[in-house]
Formats: sequence, C-alpha cells, structure tokens
Amino acid sequence: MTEPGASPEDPWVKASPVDDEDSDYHQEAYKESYKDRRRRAHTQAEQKRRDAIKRGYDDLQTIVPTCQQQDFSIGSQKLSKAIVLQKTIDYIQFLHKEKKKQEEEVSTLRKDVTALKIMKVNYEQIVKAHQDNPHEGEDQVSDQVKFNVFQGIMDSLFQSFNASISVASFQELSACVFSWIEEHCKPQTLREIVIGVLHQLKNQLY
DNA sequence: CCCACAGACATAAGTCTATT
DNA sequence: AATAGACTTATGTCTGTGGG
Repeated sequence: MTEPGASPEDPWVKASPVDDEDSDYHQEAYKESYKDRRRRAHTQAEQKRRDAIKRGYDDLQTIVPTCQQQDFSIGSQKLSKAIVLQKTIDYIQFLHKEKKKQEEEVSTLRKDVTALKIMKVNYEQIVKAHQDNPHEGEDQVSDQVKFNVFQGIMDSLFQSFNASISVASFQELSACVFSWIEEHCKPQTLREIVIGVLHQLKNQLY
C-alpha cells in the first residue's frame, strides 16, 4: 500500500515555505509543509521499525530448529508470527531442561573421578608396600582373592551408602553421612559384612 | 520551559492466501 | 466467489530526550 499522492523520491519536497507575501497563508503553508514532512519521516521510520521486527522473526525462524521443519505436503510454507514465537518459547524451555540434565551428569562424573582418584592412591600405596617387602607372608592368599574380599566389602558398604546418602546440599550430605556412619559402620555391622563376604567367597572357592 | 524529534504502540483499512 | 485469518501499511497519539 502506498500513500496517496506520495512520491518516494522527494520526501522533503514540502520542507521549505512557499514563496508568498500573505503572511497568514505563508504561515499556514509552512505549518502544512512541516506536518507533511513530519508525516513522511514518521512513515519512513515506522517502515524501518516494522522491517526490524520482520527481520527478527525471520532470524528466529532460521535459528530455531523446530521452526525449520517443513510440511512437504504443503511445501515450504512460512510460519505465522504467533507460531514462530510459540516454537521459540518451547525451544528455549527445552534447552533449559537439557542444560540442567547435563549439569547433573557432569556432577555425577566429577564424583566418580574423585572416588577413582582416591582408589588409585590407595592401590599405589599397596603396590609400594608390596615392593618394599616382597617376601613378607609367603603363605598369603593371592591378590585376586584379596581383591575379591575388598570388592565384596566395598560393594556392601557402597550399597548402604548409596541408599542412605542425598547430595542435594552440603548440609543434607553431611547429615546423611553421619547418619550412615552411625547406622552402617558400627563395629558389629562391619563385622557381619566381613564375615558374610568371607563366607560367600569361601563357598565360591571350595 | 518549549519545541523538534525519535521511538513505541494502537488502530483502521487494505492486501494476500488458504479454505469452503 | 465468499470468507476468515494473518499480515502490511499509513497514520495518530503518547512519552522520553536533548538543544536553545
């Protein structure tokens, strides 16, 4: 739609007052020209603003993957602005959820790394002790059996630890750890675990 | 303080397009 | 062809800002 009588080439054509001696008319003509000039500039500015908005929607449609899915039965139909906005909102919510999931995964993996590092240090100490005293206790059981005993005990402890511990906050973690130690690390309980593991291994071996 | 200006928003009217 | 819905365009109004 074009403005009636508007000429895009000469937007400021009415900007100067007309050459007339009549001051009232002169004034009126000047006012009118200012009004026209103002209207023209405003129309241009408004066009610019609408272009910017349109560009924004186009960019959204390009960036948001769910806006790019096309129904091939219809062809590459342009989505309405309302749909582009809704799909953008949905996509941002999806990204937020994904980010949260990945952060949780990273946290879990960090804990695994810490545990593995501790275990590595412990094993290195054991290996070093063996190297320092290679002949101590020739009648000792094999490394495999020792590992099985260790593994059985640690598995049992880990199961009770995993069932008792929540890591939502440090306070909660700390409270859970203390309660777990009280409940599952009593001498009597540990004794039962060790005996149970040894029995189990004995049955497997013989 | 007044005026000019720019930008944002609202609205009416026109245009385009898919559907019935 | 009629119609509905989405979109565009021009214009009016309001508000904030900066210069004289």
